[in-house]
Amino acid sequence: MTDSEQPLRDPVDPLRSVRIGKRESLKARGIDPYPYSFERTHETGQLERRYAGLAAGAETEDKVRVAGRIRAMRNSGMFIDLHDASGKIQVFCHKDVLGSEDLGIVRLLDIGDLIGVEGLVRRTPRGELTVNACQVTVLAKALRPLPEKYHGLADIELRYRQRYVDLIMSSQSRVTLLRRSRVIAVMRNYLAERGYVEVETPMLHAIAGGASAKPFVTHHNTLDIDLYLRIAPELHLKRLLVGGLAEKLFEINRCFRNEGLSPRHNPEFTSLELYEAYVDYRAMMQLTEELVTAAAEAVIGTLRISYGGTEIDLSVPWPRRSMAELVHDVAGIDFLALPSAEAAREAATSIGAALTGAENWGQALEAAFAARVEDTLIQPVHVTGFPREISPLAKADRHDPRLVERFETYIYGWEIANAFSELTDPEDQRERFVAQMKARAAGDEEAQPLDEDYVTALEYGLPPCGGLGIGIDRLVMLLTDSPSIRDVIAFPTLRPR
RNA sequence: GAGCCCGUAGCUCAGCCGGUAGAGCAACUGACUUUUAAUCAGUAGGUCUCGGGUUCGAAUCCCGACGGGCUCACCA
Repeated sequence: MTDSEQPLRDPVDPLRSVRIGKRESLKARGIDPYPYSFERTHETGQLERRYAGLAAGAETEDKVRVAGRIRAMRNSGMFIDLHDASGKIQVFCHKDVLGSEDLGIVRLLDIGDLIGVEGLVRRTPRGELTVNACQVTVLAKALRPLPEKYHGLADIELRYRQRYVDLIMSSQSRVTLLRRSRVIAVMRNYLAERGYVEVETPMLHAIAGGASAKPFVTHHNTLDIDLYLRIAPELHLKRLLVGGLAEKLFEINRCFRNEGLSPRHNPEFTSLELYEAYVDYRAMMQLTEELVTAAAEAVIGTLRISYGGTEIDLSVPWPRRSMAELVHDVAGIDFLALPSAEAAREAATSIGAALTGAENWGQALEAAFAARVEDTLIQPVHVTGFPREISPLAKADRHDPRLVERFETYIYGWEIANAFSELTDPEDQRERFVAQMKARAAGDEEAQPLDEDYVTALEYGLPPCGGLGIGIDRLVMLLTDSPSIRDVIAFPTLRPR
């Protein structure tokens, strides 16, 4: 970026001008403030470990080259705190060791600059591991000052808008996003080791199916058609199962939903979706437990986690309770004994659910569950016995035609996983879609559209299978004790400024 | 989309029953050469988010806009 590119925001930023002046001084000395590379011998974390036993006051003859960002300078630059991704080390710039030319460079350094240092390792009498610099190389001259060193960047908005600054200042932010990376890696490895094949399916859909949600619309110019950003990969993944690409497959990727933002909702979010032939939803319960506990053990090292001060025990197996049973426990009403939609609506209303009056039996049960039960499911539980009406892609419960073989796993009152014995009967599937279309025509914006090609795929034969979706962002929130989903997404959606 | 709260120096924050803006860090000048949020002396830095209004006078009171946070609704 040149100086003239931001005249509107920073006509004359004196702090920036001073740094630009220093950059010019470096250039005048024949020094490139933005060089191409720096050969380093160690990361600072390696040095911390290697010299953990070095006594205070001890010196070595070990010459090392480290690189990182200046986070603090004391005694007019004689002491520099240098941070890299693995940790930090102190750099000592003394006139007796550093040549006068490099000493001149040190005078042109600022907090925030990236530098490389060569020197001998020692531990100061006060116990600080230090590189006695004999050479200092500018690796990137910073033109903007870092936030105040003690409090860091406290402005929540700025932390999300300028995540690069937040990450420089906040080890908590670094840990959170690194844990996110680790959670995904652990799940991916866990599945790969067990023969699950990772695939990619389209983000751009002509029909936004596979879930009940409002999609983003975009436009393809050459085809001159509107396309939807996918709300779920489900229907494409099952097409791959029909094709026999693999009998166990998954995708970890983004979904997009054009709905409200909140501390638990970002318009784009990451989910794991997985399908496995020849098993039913019970296998998905076990797999959910295995994946979540593997992730927790990898990033926390224990199954006893704390979220916002609440202790959660992830020890398996997790209880399995039906939706109707849970509602009965809390509110004393047995929805399975209610004969009609009207009776179910009355019952749901009587226990505090807000209804429009158009709900069918299943929607009324779901509303009652959402109103009275969800928030109480703090410890992990698989909620089973979902109504057929709200589950158009799940196979009927083999014992009760009003229900389907579906469960959602709840932790801390949040839906963490959603899984079914997948509906494989094309005729049944078509009927479910038709029912959804009717609901859509009646004003239900989120009822799922009919996907003819998906039904056609089923007519070629989808093996009996279990399907599972796990919301990665919320799981990472739980495993990082993050109060907002924006904390676990590097660049959350914000209104442009 | 609705309600409540927030927006003051690059950053973190004071000031807010109206009288024209302050500290710490960062920066600059100097001192100091084994410091640890280094210290000491001095200097500079502000369209108090923006636009209206009330008033002799507005960072402060009122209205609106913009951005953000939380809660609710929708949803995962």
